[in-house]
Amino acid sequence: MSGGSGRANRAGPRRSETARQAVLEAADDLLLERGFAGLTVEGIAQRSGVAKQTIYRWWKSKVDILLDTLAEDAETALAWEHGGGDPVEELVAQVQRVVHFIAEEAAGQVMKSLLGHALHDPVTARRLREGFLAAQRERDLAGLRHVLERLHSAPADDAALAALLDRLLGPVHYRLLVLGAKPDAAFVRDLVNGVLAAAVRERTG
Amino acid sequence: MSGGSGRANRAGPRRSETARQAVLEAADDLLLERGFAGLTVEGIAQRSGVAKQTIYRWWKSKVDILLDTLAEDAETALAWEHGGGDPVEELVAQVQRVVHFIAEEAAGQVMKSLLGHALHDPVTARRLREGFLAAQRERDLAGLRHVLERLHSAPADDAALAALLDRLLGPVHYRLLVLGAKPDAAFVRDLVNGVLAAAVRERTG
Amino acid sequence: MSGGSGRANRAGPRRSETARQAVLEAADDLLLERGFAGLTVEGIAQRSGVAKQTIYRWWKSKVDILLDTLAEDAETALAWEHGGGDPVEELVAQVQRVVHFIAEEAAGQVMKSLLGHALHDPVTARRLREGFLAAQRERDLAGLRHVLERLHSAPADDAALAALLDRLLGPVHYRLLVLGAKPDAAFVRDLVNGVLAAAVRERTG
Amino acid sequence: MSGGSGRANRAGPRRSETARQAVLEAADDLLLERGFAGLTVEGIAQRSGVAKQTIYRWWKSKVDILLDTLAEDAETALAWEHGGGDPVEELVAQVQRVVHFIAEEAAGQVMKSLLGHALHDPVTARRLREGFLAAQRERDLAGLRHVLERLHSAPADDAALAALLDRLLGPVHYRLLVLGAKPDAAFVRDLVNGVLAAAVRERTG
DNA sequence: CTGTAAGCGAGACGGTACGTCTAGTCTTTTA
DNA sequence: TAAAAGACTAGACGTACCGTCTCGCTTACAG
Repeated sequence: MSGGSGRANRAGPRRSETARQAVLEAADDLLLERGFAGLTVEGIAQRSGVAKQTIYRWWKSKVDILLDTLAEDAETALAWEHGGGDPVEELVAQVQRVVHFIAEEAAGQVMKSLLGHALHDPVTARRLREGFLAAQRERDLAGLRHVLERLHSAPADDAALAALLDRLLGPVHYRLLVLGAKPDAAFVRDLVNGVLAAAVRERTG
Repeated sequence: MSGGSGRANRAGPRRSETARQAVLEAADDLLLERGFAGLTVEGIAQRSGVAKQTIYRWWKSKVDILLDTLAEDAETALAWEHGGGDPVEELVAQVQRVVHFIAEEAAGQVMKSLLGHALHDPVTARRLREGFLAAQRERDLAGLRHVLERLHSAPADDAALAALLDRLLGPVHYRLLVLGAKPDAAFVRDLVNGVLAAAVRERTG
Repeated sequence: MSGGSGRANRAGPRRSETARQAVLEAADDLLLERGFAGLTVEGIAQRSGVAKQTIYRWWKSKVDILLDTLAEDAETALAWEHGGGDPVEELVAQVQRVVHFIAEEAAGQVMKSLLGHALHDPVTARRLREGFLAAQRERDLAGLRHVLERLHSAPADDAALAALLDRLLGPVHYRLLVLGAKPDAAFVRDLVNGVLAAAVRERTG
Repeated sequence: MSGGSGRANRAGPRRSETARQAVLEAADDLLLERGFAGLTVEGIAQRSGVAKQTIYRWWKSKVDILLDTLAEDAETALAWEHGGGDPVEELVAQVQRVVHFIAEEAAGQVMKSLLGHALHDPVTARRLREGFLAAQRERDLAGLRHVLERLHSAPADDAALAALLDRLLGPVHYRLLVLGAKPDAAFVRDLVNGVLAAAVRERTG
């Protein structure tokens, strides 16, 4: 029992963390340099100095690699910050953070590529949604509930909370992903105010 | 105009409409059968009986073909219907129409594929947005303005109108395209009511 | 007749003779430079400037290519020359020609490689034997019969003629292919004289 | 010398005879099952349960392994048997033994594979000839001399004896290895009689 | 009877070539 | 002269083995 699960304690070399990192970084770089179509396993192998066979040993496809880089990079970038100040300002800041993440950050480009591929391939869609997106949605729901509680406006049921979240995140995603335009600060501020006002009114009568 | 510019009146056979239709249909079929990755120019040529060279003569890529099928199929599917009844119901119906189009119709699948590819490729993004999406946005803005006027709530400036449109369409697109879930009727109804209430209040209050 | 067989008269480009020649020459060169194991389809493609896909369109494997180069190069190298002089000398010359072909000529190296591969792979063995080797054996049997007829010693049945041929060619092939030594002129002369003497004696005595 | 050089008396375990046997047997089996190309070090390792590293510690390549199996199996299979009876019959029996060995026995398949590889690779050729083939040739020359002495026809010099041996073995090897046909009993009998007659005549007449 | 110097099974690693696929371009014949 | 047929170069795909390496375990001689 002392050894643990047995399989993990087998003899022989372990997975090379160096190679793993090199692959993730090469994939990230190549995605930004050449775009999704120009991102190839061949290219990742060359850039990273990791053999193709090794890449295929640990990842099924280039999309699988991108899912890993996203998991590695995006968790913290979209974390809520509850500073104890004005809850409304906190909410504005969080939505702004989402806009900035998608529009400007490297990991945002990874997410956009994965969202795009999810629209092509149901398997990718499932993996992305059950992995990163589900986790992020949990964080978002919890964050939003915390804000609303401080405003004494938390809705009773989860569905209403989720609907509120979608009214906040939907418009900015729509602009960013469909219309291809970055929402400006005023758009975000008005959006948050409008949604919160409606939420408060619905709760209070 | 009937005389043509010379190039149209040149010798030899004109572009084969038969071939054009065959290509568009084959592309549509293959997209539904095999998905975006399984859609190849090679496959379209085989299925349609049109030679590859002929396809490349008239279209730059498979994406170019899909843009054509979308232009052909989607224009009417998303048209606003102003029946003269309750403007709010009209708006609900229009948003429902968008949901149904994206989630259920074949042309909606084409649009999803193109939106997905637009997230990978800036050129596609530009062509899609300057073409189909810009035209549809015009129709949507006009339709929304018409509804709001009947409610005496039309905003003064275009930016506010556009923001309102995004608050209506954003959440359903977010659910459909990002979360991969089809919004139900209650979600749409609540959304429209909420957004309209806010709009009315901002105008009047 | 004017229509032809239909398939032959189809539209489109024909097989590129340039590419075919380039492949055969590259294969020949690389076999001599790098040996059989170092001969790769990849390498032939690079050296010849012909795309891999084109090579695989016309040949199944590198062995298939070598069979083609052998057919192209070896037919004449092993042809019998009946000059009308001394039949015994003619026979000696022919056996010497075989020795020289295998030991010195480029096409001989191709044949050695194919014989080697035939010992590994029954399919290659069958193709080599039913193709080049069967044709060459026909030529050899006819040549030998012609020589023996001039010596009034042609055996009655084909089996005896074939046995005689094997007694002439067997020892030199054994030395060349198994022992890896080139038989010298004396060995060949003594061999031919010995075999012919036995043949004459069997017929006359 | 008896004390050993120190290296032999070092600490640690000795070479595992179990592993050695398992490798040789696995190689033999796989050669027969899958042919030379299908024989891989990877496969031998799996089949034998011996780690690849251990194989490479003791053998340079799969060919090296086959050379070992040949040495182990073939020495006795081609031994001459001098029973004291008719020397001619003895010679016929020995040639028949060679035919049977190459055409039917497992070790004969190993030898054919090695001969085939020797035609591809000079290093293999050298090792095969300086090892197994040289030893066997010694045995063959001695055996043949013994037979001829009993017939009072032993040639004076080694070259003539070697030439005689090649005239006996050459034709059957030619049929077996080049033409891919097994010589029948009559062919062998006639061959031996013919060659011996010539030898006797050359010595006496 | 303990340390230490292997041998061993397991398997990850960087490579090379495989044979297949599709992209786009180019060439030939038919209508 | 457009369209079909399809050969061509180019290059990525995912797989199979190569030969090398590292790991943790197990001998078995040496001090």
